[in-house]
Amino acid sequence: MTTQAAGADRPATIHDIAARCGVAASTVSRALSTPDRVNIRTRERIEAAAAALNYRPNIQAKALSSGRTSAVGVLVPDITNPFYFDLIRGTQLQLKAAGYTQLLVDTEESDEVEATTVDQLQKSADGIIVAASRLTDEALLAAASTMPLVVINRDVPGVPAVIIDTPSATSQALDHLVSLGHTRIAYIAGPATSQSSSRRWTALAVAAEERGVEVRRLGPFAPKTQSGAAAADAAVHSGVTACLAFNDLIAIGMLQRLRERGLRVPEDMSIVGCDDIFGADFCNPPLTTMSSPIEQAGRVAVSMLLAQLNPLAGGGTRSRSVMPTHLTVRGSTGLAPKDTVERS
Amino acid sequence: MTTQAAGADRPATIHDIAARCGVAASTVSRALSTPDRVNIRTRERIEAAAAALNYRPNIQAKALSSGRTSAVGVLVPDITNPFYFDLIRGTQLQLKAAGYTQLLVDTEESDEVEATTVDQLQKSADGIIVAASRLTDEALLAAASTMPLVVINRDVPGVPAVIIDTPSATSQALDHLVSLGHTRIAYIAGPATSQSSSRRWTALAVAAEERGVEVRRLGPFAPKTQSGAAAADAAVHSGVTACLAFNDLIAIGMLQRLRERGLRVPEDMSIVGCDDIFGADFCNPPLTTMSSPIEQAGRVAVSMLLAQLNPLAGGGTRSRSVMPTHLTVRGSTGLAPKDTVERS
DNA sequence: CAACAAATGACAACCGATTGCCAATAGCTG
DNA sequence: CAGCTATTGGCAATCGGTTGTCATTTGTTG
Repeated sequence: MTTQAAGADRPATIHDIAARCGVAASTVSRALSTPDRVNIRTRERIEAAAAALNYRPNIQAKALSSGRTSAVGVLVPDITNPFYFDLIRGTQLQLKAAGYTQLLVDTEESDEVEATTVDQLQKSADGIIVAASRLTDEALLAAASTMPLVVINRDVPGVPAVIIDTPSATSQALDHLVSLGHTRIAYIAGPATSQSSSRRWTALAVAAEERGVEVRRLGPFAPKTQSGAAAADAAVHSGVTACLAFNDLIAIGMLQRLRERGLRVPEDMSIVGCDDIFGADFCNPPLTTMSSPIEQAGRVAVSMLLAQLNPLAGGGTRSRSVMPTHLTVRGSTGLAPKDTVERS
Repeated sequence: MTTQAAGADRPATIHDIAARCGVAASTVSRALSTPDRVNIRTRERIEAAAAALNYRPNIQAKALSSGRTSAVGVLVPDITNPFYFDLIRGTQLQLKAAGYTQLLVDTEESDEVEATTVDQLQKSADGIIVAASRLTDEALLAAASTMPLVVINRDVPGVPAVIIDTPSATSQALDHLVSLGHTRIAYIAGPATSQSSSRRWTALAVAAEERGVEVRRLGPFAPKTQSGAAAADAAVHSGVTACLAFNDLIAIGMLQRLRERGLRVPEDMSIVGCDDIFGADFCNPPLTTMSSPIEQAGRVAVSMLLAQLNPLAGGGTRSRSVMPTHLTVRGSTGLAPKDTVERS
């Protein structure tokens, strides 16, 4: 009366469907993946049976036989950095929409973990998105030649990338500070291995030269609020009246430290952050910062990766996408103090 | 001279290793997975060959033949909620340490997405951790009977759970407010479907009764900063002098709104948050809140899940774990105002 | 030294899908 | 209605491991 699988508690396979419809398993496979190659009536029967049996394709088996995993690895240096929240959400949404699973990995700011992960993902993912990579250019190029890969905030010739254009916003920020009368300014650098940080510094140095103001570089500092204390102290000691921080975490940490030291922001010191992360608008004072379309960057990265995965789907494959940024002025920047705070 | 695979660019398989060592593929499999069952010398040869060929087991194939995927799904309602950052990091660290891959899914506060995801993960994960589930008790029980599952912040008899004990901290918070002279207090409720919210309200109502103070419930409100504005307005209108918010996001949103309305915190209104998320310490004023060991909760959840997965590994399987919380007093709470702000 | 148990290695059947190849069938033309 | 082509369906190999079964070898004991 009933076929072997009818009513079985074991999840249904294409074989169960095939048996139920009296066709071969391969026909079921085709009906579900390439519907055009199967008779419409047969297909409908198969689809009905699949629905009746509550059939779910086994992803592992699919991956094994087809070589495609329908998964994409997303590597970020630090999950608890709010910057990556929005990025992750962007990639997750876009990947899900395209039927892919996101494999999220926190590489803990370590190039070794990153390299290992990339290596392991070789066979368990169709492609990789790497944010703020700590790998060398060569390693990235090598990885990109092995499998589809998109980097975020990293500029390596030959590697598809989404770049958030903070250097240009940095110039805006500099203009902002200069217009407020600041002439001695510090750049609070990020990790030594961060290309974003060095790119921004380069842009800043050029812009400072053009405007005839002094910008010195302090750091490197880890991109965490805790590092803000040391950064603040270094800034105060260097006698600058304004700081451009590598990111909002450091900037927020600086705000806290300056407050502890009894210095007022922005009266005694102006602070500019970068990224406009969660918290930048409600810290005290609210942070002037460079806003980036982070979630959008994640979505664009996914699109670029998918373009590599399905080259047929038209659309010239852009290999580099620059996301615009802008300065958001809040309360942490103000007129330069009349007297220098330290060292007259 | 060279075997088929030596120097091949195709990733090495156990068959390549087997050929290289002159043994059967199954021997290689055993040597790598159950080393005790293979001669030590043979094993060493195999291990050497594996290293030489840079062998990486194919996870898909492993999963297909063994039925174990070495992956665990982690479902959270909203990736961009800082509360979950620490949770995710906790699960990620612990899972990685145990050799599992974390499949992170943002269920977008939707019970439907959640149900679908649980269903899909059936075969692509060995177990599931669900934070702040929006599913019904029945649905959760059903899911838990299908596959290993641990819930976080959800109490359903028969479902292993990690509970963050906010109700008890809530009493502490109430005492704190009462000691400051507050007698009219509001509980700013979270989502209607959130069990955490209702559990806390229950505890609060009891404690309020005991202490002879009035606590009214306002809401429900979505757990986002944006909802804080409406919550603040509702609180002001209700004439209370202190609020216990469902979580820090709402509390921070309330701080912002109250400031906009020209009300001072804590002079005119005291605010208590919950979770002590990123940002709670540097908002303005810094938030008095109930601190939870969130990352630890994630780790415990993973441990409980792994205990289900490997029942042999000794250790009685705890099916319920309560994480302690405590009140962290900062600047958002203070003495009750002499005159009521509104409605005399 | 014979006999027996324990340890070990090889074979082959899966796991659940995909896919190349060929056969059967359909519909079409002449 | 025969003969042809264009579709469509089925067989079987394959992906890379795991695992049960069994034969062989090794080592130990009487």
